[in-house]
Formats: sequence, C-alpha cells, structure tokens
Amino acid sequence: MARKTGSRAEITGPLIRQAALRLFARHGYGAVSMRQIAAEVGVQAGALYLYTPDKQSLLYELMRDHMQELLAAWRDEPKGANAPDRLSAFARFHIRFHLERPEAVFLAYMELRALSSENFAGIEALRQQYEGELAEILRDGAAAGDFHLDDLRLTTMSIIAMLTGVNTWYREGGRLSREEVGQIYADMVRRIVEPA
Amino acid sequence: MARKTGSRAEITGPLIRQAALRLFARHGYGAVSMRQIAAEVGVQAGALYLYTPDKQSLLYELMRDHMQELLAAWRDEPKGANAPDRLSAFARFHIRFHLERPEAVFLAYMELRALSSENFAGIEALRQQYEGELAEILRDGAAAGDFHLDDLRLTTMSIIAMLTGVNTWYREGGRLSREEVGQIYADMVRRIVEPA
DNA sequence: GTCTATATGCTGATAGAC
DNA sequence: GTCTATCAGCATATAGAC
Repeated sequence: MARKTGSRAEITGPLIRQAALRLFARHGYGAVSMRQIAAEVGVQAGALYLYTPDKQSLLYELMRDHMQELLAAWRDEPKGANAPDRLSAFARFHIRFHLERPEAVFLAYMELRALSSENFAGIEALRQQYEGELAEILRDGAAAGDFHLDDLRLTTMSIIAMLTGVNTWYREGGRLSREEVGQIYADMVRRIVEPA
Repeated sequence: MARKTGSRAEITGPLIRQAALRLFARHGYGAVSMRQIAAEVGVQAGALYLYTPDKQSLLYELMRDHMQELLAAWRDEPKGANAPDRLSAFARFHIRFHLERPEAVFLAYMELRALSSENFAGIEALRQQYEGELAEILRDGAAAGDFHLDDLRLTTMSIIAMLTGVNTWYREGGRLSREEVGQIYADMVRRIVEPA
C-alpha cells in the first residue's frame, strides 16, 4: 500500500478541509473564496476541484463529519447507570467535546443557512438525533421519578442551548478549567430538573 | 416641516435598512450584495450610497440600533421589587423581545465576525451592558439570600444562552404561545438559582 | 434623489498542458 | 496532481447626467 512518489495527494485533501474549516468559521462561508482556501493550502484554485466537486460540498462534508463525530463520541462515552448520572455525563461530555473543536461547532451552528436544502435536511436529521439522546435521558429520569419536567421539549432545548453557549465565552487559560466549567454546568442542569 | 415633493427619500432610508436586515439575516453579510439590497428596495445600487457610506456601516448600524433598543426596552420594563421577581421579569422580557425581532437577533449574534474591529468593540460594549443587567439581579439576589449561585458569571452566561436559544426553535402558531414559553423558561431559570 | 455608466478587481468553475 | 489560462459574471464604490 505504501507509496513513494513525491505526490502530496494524501495530505492535500485533509489540508483543504482544514483550511476551509478555519476560513469558513472565521469569515463566513459566503465571504470565503476558493482562491483563499487554495492559497492557505499552497495550491492553485483549480487543484481544489480534484478533492471536492464544489464549494457547497466542502461545507456540507465538514458539517456532516462534525455531527457524525459528535454522535459517535457520545455513543462511546461512559454514561452511568441512572438518569441523573447520565444527565451529568451528557453535560460534561457536551462541553468537553464542543470546547475541543470550536471552529467546527461554530460552523455547524452558524452556516446552516448556507446549505442547499437537501444538505440542510441531512444535517438537521443528525442534529435531531443528538437532541434525541438528551431527550431520552430526561424522559427516562422523569419516568423513574428522578426528574421533574415542566415540558420535555423546552427542557431539552434549554439545556442544549446553555451548554453550547459555553463556546461563545470560554477562553483557554482563563479562570476555570474545562473540567471545572463542565462540573458547574452539570450542577446547574441538575437543578433545572431536580424534583421539588 | 412637512414636505410635498414626490421624493421618497424619507422612506427609502428605512426601506434600505429593512431590506438589508432581512437579506443579511437570511443569507449572511458576506453573501449579500449591494445590488441585491437595492433591487429589494427598488432603486439602483448607486443610490444606496446616499444613505450609507458603505456596506460595513449598514451592518454596524443595524446591530447597534438593535442593541440600543434592547437596552432601552429593558430600562422601560416593569421589574418588580425583589430579585426573584426581577429575574422572572428578565426571563419573560428577554424571550418576548427576542421573539418579536428574530432577524435582528440572528444578525446581532451571527455576524459579529463581519464587523470591523472598531465596530465590534462598540457592539461588544452594548452586549456586556445587557449581560450586566442580569448579573446585577443575580448578585442582588445572592446578597439577599434569595439565590444560590455556584458562579455568578457562569450562571449569567448560561441563563442568557438558554433564553436566547428559544429563537432557534420557536415557530409561530406552534404548541405553545410566547407567553407560555416565557413562563416555563422563567420557572427553569428560577430553579437554577433556587437555594437548596 | 435617482439614474446610467464605469473603474478595477474578484468570483466559481473548467480545459488542457505538463 | 498540479499548473496556467480562461470564461462569463458579479463585487463595491464613484462620477456625472438629469
């Protein structure tokens, strides 16, 4: 399998995705040109089309890969036996995973409007799958009498929003470590659903 | 002061802002051209420059006006005497105000990266002023023994994020009215800070 | 106050040389 | 696998007619 040629094809593809992610997240999909991406990688614009059929596919694949990695990572996460433990694990997992890849998170939340309608539907389905993971924990906990929920859907959405919001203000090297933030948020989440 | 000419200058300015808001929110600042805005208003592209020095100022003024209206509206809102009542009022106000102008909210949160650094600093200052209003309520409530806070800043940010998140999923004519959503969220916010 | 015309430069994508 | 050259079109902003 090993090859010895001087070709850089095997690394150029990933480099293109990396550059596109960085530039799309920083300046917005509509504001980034294929030439800018090419310049960042060190190739000419035309060479990009050996790796992607067009700009839209580049965006879609970045978002799809991000969502699939998110779902896979949660699937592999140790979760605890009961609903309160699983909720705490979810909160800490969500914050950790999202703080580890701020650019992909930003892209996935901010550039949905730039997707074609077919691509949008694909990403939306993955997003709903992830929300469903949290909703399931809440439903189970309510059924077991561990949680009090005014409204399952609103509780799900508010928890996701408050957790994802960490990405807008967290700065590395600040007052609190990621783990400390995760723990404080897990506690706040717990209080939202704690029975009176 | 009244004028009788056939000129439409007095309405063209607002129409331009309205069209720009709609298009920037829908497609993204970088993806919208001055020609598109002009077409939406029914004038030629060149005519826009009678009302704004450039595209960047158009964006900045939309965001600045939005933030100033937000601060002014909260200033005029009936707030209640004690911290728990003021917190509930804040939650219901925030959701109501934001659901009333989804496009301006979307713009103000999503296009910060499109601002020049001076303009960004201006918007950022207004945003921090608004966060300060919530932080003050929480601080007062903690001092009075009405609230339990693990961390003032993290609680402030998590409440803002969960409230603003309503804009991403709420649809007019859905299962719950704006007021019902506001009440349920106010209850969830209360539980986050309720002493044990 | 709005128009047309224009300057100058960039856009996504393709064709064909090497 | 990457390059150069190119297509047809659109970008922001300005100048000057009316």
